[in-house]
Amino acid sequence: MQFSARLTMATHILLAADYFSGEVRTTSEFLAGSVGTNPVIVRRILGQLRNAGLITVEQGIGGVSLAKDPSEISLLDIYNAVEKKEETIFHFHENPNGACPVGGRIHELLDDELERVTKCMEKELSDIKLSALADKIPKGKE
Amino acid sequence: MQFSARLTMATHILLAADYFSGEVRTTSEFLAGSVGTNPVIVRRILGQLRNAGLITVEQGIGGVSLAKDPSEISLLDIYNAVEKKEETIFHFHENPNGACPVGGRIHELLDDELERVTKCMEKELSDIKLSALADKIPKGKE
DNA sequence: ATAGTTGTAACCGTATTAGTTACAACTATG
DNA sequence: CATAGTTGTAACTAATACGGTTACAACTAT
Repeated sequence: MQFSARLTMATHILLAADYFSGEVRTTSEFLAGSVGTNPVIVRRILGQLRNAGLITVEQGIGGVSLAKDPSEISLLDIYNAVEKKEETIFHFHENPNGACPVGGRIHELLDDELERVTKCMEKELSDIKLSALADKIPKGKE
Repeated sequence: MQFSARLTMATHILLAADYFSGEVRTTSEFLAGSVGTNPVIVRRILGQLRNAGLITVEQGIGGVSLAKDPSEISLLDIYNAVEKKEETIFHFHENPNGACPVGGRIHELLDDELERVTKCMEKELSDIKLSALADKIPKGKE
């Protein structure tokens, strides 16, 4: 199992939108060229990022702008925007036998532990800010 | 995106195999009754756990035994046995544009960060031992 | 009015998952 | 030795998700 490529694509899109802001119009076509995919894939991700309040998109004319400072956007924000649908990343089997000493307690045994693993992952993602990534890209001009 | 239910099912299976060891013959049919699934699903998971050296299975007669002490089996061992196929849990988009200042550096920017998140999750899973879970199940007899 | 763009629906091919049926190989037991 | 019960595995199914693609209405600067 793997997470979808939407997390890396969305991060790429945000970094490109930031990097090229004011320089070129960051249309879905342009961004798709950088990400190496289809403009519709980009627009779908833009929709998720917009719904999450991370960007604004100029309808009609085109162009993506960050809605927050890059230091206020973490990989967890992006992850939550494009990936998260369910409460937990660990899918529990649906019908453990409650009459069994093990089956009747399996949730009680595992739920908190798996929650802790999830929280740990989320914490780690939240520590990675877009600004830290953007700062590593040398700006040709300026 | 979610991990498959194989992790929780496999953990359930191992806990049941441990709990009922010496008491009843833990056949795939019996275990399937506790997990709430099909015996073949159980046998498929048993195959993965066996390949990982976590259990032995009595062919012909039936019955699952742990190959290690429960304190030596972690959720990471189980995860690696039943879930892990790829190197990373984060799927990177395949064709970032190398000619773009962002696309050309996106791996350099993200690979280490995502690796760190993965390692953190694995560390957390490795800290959860089967014995800690098994100890919380009251043994009716003894 | 026009050209370029966004937002979204619809569809495709591929892959994964849990579940199921089927069956050969194996093993203890009578 | 024959049998019953079991494992291991292949083959198939239905459901779901994913990246990709085509198409098109709605929007906007010029």
